[in-house]
Amino acid sequence: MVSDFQNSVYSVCKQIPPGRFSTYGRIAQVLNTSPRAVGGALKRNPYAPQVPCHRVISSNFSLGGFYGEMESAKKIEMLRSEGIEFDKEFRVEKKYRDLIFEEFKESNNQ
DNA sequence: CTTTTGGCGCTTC
DNA sequence: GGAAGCGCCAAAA
Repeated sequence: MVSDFQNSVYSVCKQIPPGRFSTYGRIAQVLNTSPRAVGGALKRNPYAPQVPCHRVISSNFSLGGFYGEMESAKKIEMLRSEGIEFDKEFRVEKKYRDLIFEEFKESNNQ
């Protein structure tokens, strides 16, 4: 079962192009909701490749709580193949932090 | 830099 | 209907 709320979250998430990333809080701001609700929706993401939930991280540039440590390494690998590199603290490297995607179109939703 | 605190929208029980 | 728990966050200490 996919709720309308989930679809709206996925709709925003799909706007993130390769090589860019965003945060739960920023998406929550776009949808006028809370970060936890966004995390909850992305966790149950049934459209794995289409909706790039791996490009959504936490606001402090770390990964968030999604999988185990082993699986989170896989996320880092994915994002690295798109051009974003992480450091040993599982955080986005400083020089890539400007690549955060902010240009969301709200006309898609609402 | 770290930890605590309070609040948030949504899903699940 | 109510209550508890999340892939969180910002501010304060």
